[in-house]
Formats: sequence, structure tokens, C-alpha cells
Amino acid sequence: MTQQRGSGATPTISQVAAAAGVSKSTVSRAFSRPEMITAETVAHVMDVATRLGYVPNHTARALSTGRAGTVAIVVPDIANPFFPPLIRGAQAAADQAGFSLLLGDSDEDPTREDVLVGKFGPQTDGIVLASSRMTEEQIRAHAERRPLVLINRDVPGLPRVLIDTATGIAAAVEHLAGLGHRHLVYVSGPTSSWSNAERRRAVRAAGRRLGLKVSAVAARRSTYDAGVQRVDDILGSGASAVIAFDDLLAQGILAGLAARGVGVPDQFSVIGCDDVLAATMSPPLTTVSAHGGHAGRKAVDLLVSFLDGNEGDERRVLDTSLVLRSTTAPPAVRRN
Amino acid sequence: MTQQRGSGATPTISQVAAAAGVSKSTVSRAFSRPEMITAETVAHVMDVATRLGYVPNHTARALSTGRAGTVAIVVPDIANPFFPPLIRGAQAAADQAGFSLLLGDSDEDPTREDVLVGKFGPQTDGIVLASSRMTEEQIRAHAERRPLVLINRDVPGLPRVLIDTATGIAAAVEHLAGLGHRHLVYVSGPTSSWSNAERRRAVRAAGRRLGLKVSAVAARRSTYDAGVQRVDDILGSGASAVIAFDDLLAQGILAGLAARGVGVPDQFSVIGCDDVLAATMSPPLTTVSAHGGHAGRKAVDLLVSFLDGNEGDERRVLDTSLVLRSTTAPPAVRRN
DNA sequence: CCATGCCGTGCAACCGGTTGCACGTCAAGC
DNA sequence: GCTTGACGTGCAACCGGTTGCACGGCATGG
Repeated sequence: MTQQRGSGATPTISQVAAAAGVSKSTVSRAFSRPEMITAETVAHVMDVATRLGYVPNHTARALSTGRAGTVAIVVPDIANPFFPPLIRGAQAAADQAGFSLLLGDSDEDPTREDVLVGKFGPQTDGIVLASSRMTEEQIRAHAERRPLVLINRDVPGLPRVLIDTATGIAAAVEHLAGLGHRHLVYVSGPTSSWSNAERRRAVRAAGRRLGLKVSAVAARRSTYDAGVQRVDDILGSGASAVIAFDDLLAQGILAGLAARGVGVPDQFSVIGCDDVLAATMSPPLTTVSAHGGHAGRKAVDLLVSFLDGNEGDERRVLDTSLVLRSTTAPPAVRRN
Repeated sequence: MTQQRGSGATPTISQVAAAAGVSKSTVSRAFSRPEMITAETVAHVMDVATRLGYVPNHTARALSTGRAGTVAIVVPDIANPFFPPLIRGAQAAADQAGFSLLLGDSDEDPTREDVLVGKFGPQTDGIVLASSRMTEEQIRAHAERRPLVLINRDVPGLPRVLIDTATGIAAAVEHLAGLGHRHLVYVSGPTSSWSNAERRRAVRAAGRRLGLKVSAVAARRSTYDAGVQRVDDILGSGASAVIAFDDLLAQGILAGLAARGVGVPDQFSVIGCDDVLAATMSPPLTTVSAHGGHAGRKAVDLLVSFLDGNEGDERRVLDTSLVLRSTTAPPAVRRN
């Protein structure tokens, strides 16, 4: 500990004890188990403690109790707008439960994610893995060593919170079918993303059920640029509507379409997913709400309850819904 | 520590020592100061350690060395797109220096920020305060207790990295003047934001220097909605161009303008700041680049170098520049 | 009035590492 | 051949809290 000021470092429990004329234990208990000792003793100790500027040393406490008082969350990419709200929810829940939040960014790289989680391991009480890109084996291996909660990754036996975008996506397909579209494209996201697999499957299933033709275009990463770059493929597919893996991709697609003079929604319909950014686009994007914030919050709640000894293979599914805005309309009359 | 698996908890240094037939000290040194002991001893210890699955206990190490191995960053609002890249930079730098990153979100509330920093204090080696909303006194008080680095907050005597958006903003005003604008509005952001004060000042100064009229409109918070809500005031000011505190506000303004049928840039020019989102708007927003990622990285570099004993009142200023895109043009001909 | 028991507090061990110092060994120097 | 010193390792104290157990005082019950 650096000795920042002349007055010396923060006092220890022993110094407070000496100043208050009691023992270390009493000071300790005044802070962690006040009900065990007389109210006036507590008051006196607290008084002396605040006068001295005493703050309990988190690390020392962690060592003797075996609880670090932190939970970690690792995400593939903080800069992706889906994650900030999720992190925010996690941080709020952690804070409320008295934990601090460690943050890791794996940069979409499974290997980096693996070492990151390993590094966090010894210094946290538990880890939340959001949209993990690791293999199921890697995840299970980590889960064996310490409490783990997954977000948007469905590994049986592990606690996880899943955002059921599949249902919302199915509703999106129905919406499109109802408008008269007969052929649509799904623009897929990261290959190792569970959500992507779910959404792709949902589009295909709903399409089959409703008798629509479904094409696919692959955008490897979820970025604005990837979206604009896929526009030629999308247009080339012959479809009249597109469902993008997420809003970011949809935003790029919107821009690419505009650049080619294709009007949305008159000439082409587009639907995103997650409902981040969507309201701020022009035209405002029809999308599937995901409530990432809820997921973040729920995940650390699950983690904390698990740390408190409750059972741990809960599978929490969060609902989604289609939110209609201004990027869908009946298909344009075919030009041929 | 929960005993996740039947095989039992991770072994301690003593168990490794016993198994290897050496003392605790030797095992400890094999890990932290291998050059102090014979290469073959190190090899032997390492061998036994890996066989037993030993991992040094971070908390215990932190307690005896007095270094937590973590740095914290607190931001006013993770969901504001300016911060994710900054956090990303900070996380990368921390990771590289062998530190983990604790994250705090103050929700733009100085009081929350104050307690958050206080809570972090004892369990981190240092703190990065990004765009702090606290008073200078509060900041100094925390800085007295532990290493602190500021981002976008200019408190003399404390290490800080400042993004010099004022220069970029001045260039923006010149650009507008060059296009023929004679009257512009500045839409201000959070009251207690240093950046906001800097930018406001820069607009005023440049306006005065170039003989432009400068009006002001206050948006209390930096959000999309606040931007659209200010459009009436902006239009009512009689100006022909607007410079917004940041891109988020500018995005809202763009939308509000569009909703009222005001064409950008033909009838009105708009400039943002930070260069987040800007490239993805339509039309693409002319803005001032800020490179938040650099700032985040630089801040933890500064912090780490300070922890290594180097001097600590460095004031690092990061350059910015105006990036021209498609939201500025000569003013429309006056209708009166 | 003494035995019983509860309750508030203190003692000391412990959490799992790190580190100053002492000790023993062995090679080099005189 | 003995001293000197360097070097590798071990001992034990320490980091700053927590906690099981013991102790002493007081109130209650018989």
C-alpha cells in the first residue's frame, strides 16, 4: 500500500481497537456482526473508527472469509451496443448485493476468453459469461472450478439466462408474411454465437411453416461495416425483406440500401434484433426487443443466490417481443 | 471458497511445499522470484505444483504484498457510447500490465460516484475517474487516499489525461464560418462536465474571434431524446448551424430536424463531437474525433507507471481533429 | 444465598501467501 | 588449510481481518 500522505496510511483494525480501548474482535464485530455486541459499544467503536478514518480492508476480509466480494463478467466486445446495457444491469445487481464487478473483454476471441476467465478465477467468487464464444468443453472445465452463470448460451446443467429471441424472430417472420412477403434473407452473425444459431433456426422454421422462401447471407462479425458490405448479397438473393442477426448489422444494411437508392420500407423491408440503437435510426427500425439489461441483472442475481447456497442449474428464459417501427411494409411490386 | 468438486479445493502453498519436500518460502519464490533459487529446484517445484493443480491465491498475495492487482474505472454512464471504447482501452492496458479491471457506473450521480469510489478504494491499487461529476474537493479527498488518474477533468496537481476537444471545436466553428454561417447554436451537455465547459468556451471564443453570433441551448443530459427535444429551441434561435456537445445529442437533433422537414445539410448544418456513432448516421455526421480508446489506455498506463513509483502530476493532452462528413454546407438563403 | 446460564468481550489461531534474516554449504582467495 | 563471501534454502513474523472458544459478570430461579 502506497503511503499517499504524511498522515500515514489508513488505520488498521488494531489501531482502532487500541484507540477505543477494546479488542480487535470487538471492532471486527462492530462492523460485521453488530447485533452480537452492546449497542453502545458499537456506537463508541464506530465513533472512534470514523474519527480515525478507518475503512475495513477488503483484501484481508476476503482472505479470512474466503469470499472475494467480487464477481466478474466477460463479454465478447464492449463496444458492441448490445453489451453496455447488459453490463450496466450486472453492475447494478452486483452493487446491490455488495459485490464489485470485474470486467473482461475477450475481443470475440475464444482463446483470449479462456485465459481471461482463468485469470479471473482465483480472485472472484463467480463469473458471468455473456455470449461466450468458448466451446462447451472449455466452459464446463471452468464451471468445475468455480461458480459460473451463462448468458445466451445453453449448456445443460449450468445455470444460464437465455434471451428467447427465437420467439420474437418467429413473430417477425409472421409479420413479414402477413404483409405479403414470400421470400426473405437472414443475415447471420458470429458463427460461434448461440443466439445466432437460435435466430437462424427460428427464421428457417417459421419460414417453412408459413411457406416462405428463406435465403441466408453470412456476416461474420456484427458490425456496421459488415452490414453495408452485405447489401449486394442481400439484394442479389431476390428477397424482398431481410432479418438481420442484430440491430448493428441492420443499421449497416439500412445505410447500404440507402446508398444504392433502395427505399425502406417501400422497396425493401428490414428487421433487426435486440432493440438497441433501433429507435434512433432513420427510419426507426422494426426489431425484436431483448432487454439485455434484465439479462445482466438476472445473471448476477442467479450467481449471488448460488453463492448463498441455493441450487444451481436453473435455466431462466427471458421473453422478447416484436416491436413494430418504420422499416417494414408490403413488398414492392415485382419489376419483372 | 466453495468446494466445487469432489477432488477438493485448490491446494495451498504449504501442501505443495510438503509434497515437494521443500519449505513454503521456496515454493513462494519459485513462483514470484525464480531467479533467487536453483533452476532445478524451480523445475521440481513447478512440476509438483502443476501435478497438484496449484494456483497461487491472488487474495493472499494481495494481502501480504499490499498490492491488489486491480485498477478500477468509474464512468458516469456505460450506456453512453463515448465510454465503451474508453473502457475497452483501459481494460486492454490493465490486462497488459497484469491488472484486472473493476468497473463502476455512477449513473451521472456525483453522490453515487463518491460512494462508489470510496467502496473501490480499499480493494484497488488505483482508480481512473472518467468524466467525473464530483466536485474538485471530493476528487482531491479521494486522491489523498489512493492513486487517482482523471480523464477529462483538469484538476491541477493530479495526473490526468485530457482530450483537447476545444481545438477540434474551434476548427468546427472556423469551418462553419468559412461556409458562410453567421450565427450558430451550441447545445450543451451535462452541467458538471469539464468537457462541456471546454467546448462551450471554445465555441464562444472562436465565435467572438470570427465575428459570429453564438446562441446557447441547454440539454441537461446527453441522450438521443434530449437532442430531439431541443430542436424547437435550436430552430427558434435563428441560427443556421448547430454544434452539439456530443454525437448522441447530435443524433437526436438530426432526427428532430428530419421530423420537422428541415433538410441537413441544405437547410441546416450540424456538427457533433467525439466521433462515436457519427459514421453510422444518415447523413454521416461531421464531428470532432476524440479517440476515447486512447484516453482509456493512456490513463491506466499513467496509473500503472505511478504505481511503479514514477512521478504523478503529469498532464497528458490528446489531440483531436475535425472530421468532415455530410452534415455541413453553406447556409440556406434567408427567407425574410 | 448459591447454582445456573446467558451474554458481551477478549484471546489466540487461522486464512495463504511474502520476506527479512539467519544458517549451512561450498568454492575461491591468500 | 583456514578465512571469507556468495549463494540457496528455511524459519518465523507479518499483512489485516475473522471466528471458535473461554472467561467473567450479571440476572434469574430455586
